[in-house]
Amino acid sequence: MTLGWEDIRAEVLRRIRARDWPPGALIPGEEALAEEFGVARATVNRALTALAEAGVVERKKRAGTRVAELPVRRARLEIPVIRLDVLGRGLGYDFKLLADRMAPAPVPVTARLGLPEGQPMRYLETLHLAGGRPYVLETRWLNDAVLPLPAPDFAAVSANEWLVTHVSLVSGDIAFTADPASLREAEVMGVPLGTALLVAERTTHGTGGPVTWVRLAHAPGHRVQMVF
Amino acid sequence: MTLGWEDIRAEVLRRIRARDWPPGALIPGEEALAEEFGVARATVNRALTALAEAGVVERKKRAGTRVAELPVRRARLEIPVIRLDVLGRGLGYDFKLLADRMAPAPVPVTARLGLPEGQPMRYLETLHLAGGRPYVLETRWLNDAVLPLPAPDFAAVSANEWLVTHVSLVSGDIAFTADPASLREAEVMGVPLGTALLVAERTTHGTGGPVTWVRLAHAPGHRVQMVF
DNA sequence: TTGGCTAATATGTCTAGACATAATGCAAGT
DNA sequence: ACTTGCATTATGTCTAGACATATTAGCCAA
Repeated sequence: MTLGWEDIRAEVLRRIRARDWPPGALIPGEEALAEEFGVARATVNRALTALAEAGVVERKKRAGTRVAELPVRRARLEIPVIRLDVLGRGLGYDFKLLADRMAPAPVPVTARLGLPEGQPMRYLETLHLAGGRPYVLETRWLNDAVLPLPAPDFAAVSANEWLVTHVSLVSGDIAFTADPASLREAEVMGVPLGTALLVAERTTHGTGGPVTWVRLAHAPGHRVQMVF
Repeated sequence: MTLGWEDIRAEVLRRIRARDWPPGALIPGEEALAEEFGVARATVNRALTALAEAGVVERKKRAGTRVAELPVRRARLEIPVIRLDVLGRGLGYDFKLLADRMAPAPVPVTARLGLPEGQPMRYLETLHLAGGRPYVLETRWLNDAVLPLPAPDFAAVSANEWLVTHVSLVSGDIAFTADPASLREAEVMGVPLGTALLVAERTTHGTGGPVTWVRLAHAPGHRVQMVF
């Protein structure tokens, strides 16, 4: 039986877990491991590269591979298109466009996107419904300048979904907070003022520059689930 | 100038973005791309494998490589050790062990961990402080049976930190919710009852079986930040 | 028509060897 | 003492070729 890169990865991981190679320790070089396991160096490389991506080891040229001091655990979040998220829960999906106008963007928004203060942007407010009940209130500032033409009718296609398929996103960040429902949120979503809402705030940048800032206020009880 | 796998990845990505290869389309085989770019097939494979990991394409043997229908965006969360999280914010860290006792675990906990109902587990309640103020209230049920010996004194080392370095975690999940502060939370953290708190709930499994269930209630205003 | 076998094919992985690149540490010169 | 430069060395990447494996399409039989 011949060993594959996943076997090598598993065995190296086992030794790290077993503290044969404790945190901070330098592990043998690829050449040495290749000889020990009777495989080519490229195979060991594949295994160690995977472990490095997982954050278990840190690799530096010339310096070798060492066991990460604090094995930072990484979890992956798959950011869903809201429509599919809702359908995936077995509920009917619908949405209502509550606002669509040009307006000067507030300072926190322009600051995060790296745009000049007071820049006019497109403001969209969308209420996403699951099974006829409010699911997410989406508050979005959109940089019209970077959108490919023709721009769609956001009353017919949700911005959430159109952007994913039509703008090449380069980078972005997402932050979760727990906020009390604002007056507007309470009214639109039909919850008492001050209810604890899970809020996701996203900024995204595309090849053509900053694209959008969006705040998603989720209905009470919403869970954002991730695995690692 | 010779092309590397990152160049190949970038060019393939560009064509997908440019809709040369629209969502759902089959892209040319590795062999064909290798010839076009004048590189070895292994180099194209490296590039396409990376794109598949990023969720941009989907690959199946025999069926070929196709552009993902909805480019699911993935964000990565680095789950921090609370002490380092606090120190990283330039604040002093401390913690208080509020409870440490054996007790039958509640049903939701045993259910998530796959343990028998009413299983006695170790219950730990820890208040983490940042700059002397409550930062996170940690409520933990611990499966004593899978812990390596000697077990430490959790009044001296926080369970949060000790587990990371001493138990080999295999898998787990984490969920975020926004919950109103309970009576206990309000009292311990010094916030009004019902304040919106960002709550992280984690279960972790190790090689020896289920390890722990933990609920982290964060002080108001806490942000969990991720990039993609 | 349906079910299952078979051959074709694209990706997955491996080998052995080579060169590229980046960090390190030592040595030489200021 | 301090800096600069170079040799060393471990990882990063590439090539060319090979075999493994999963999946599909097509064919044949029940």
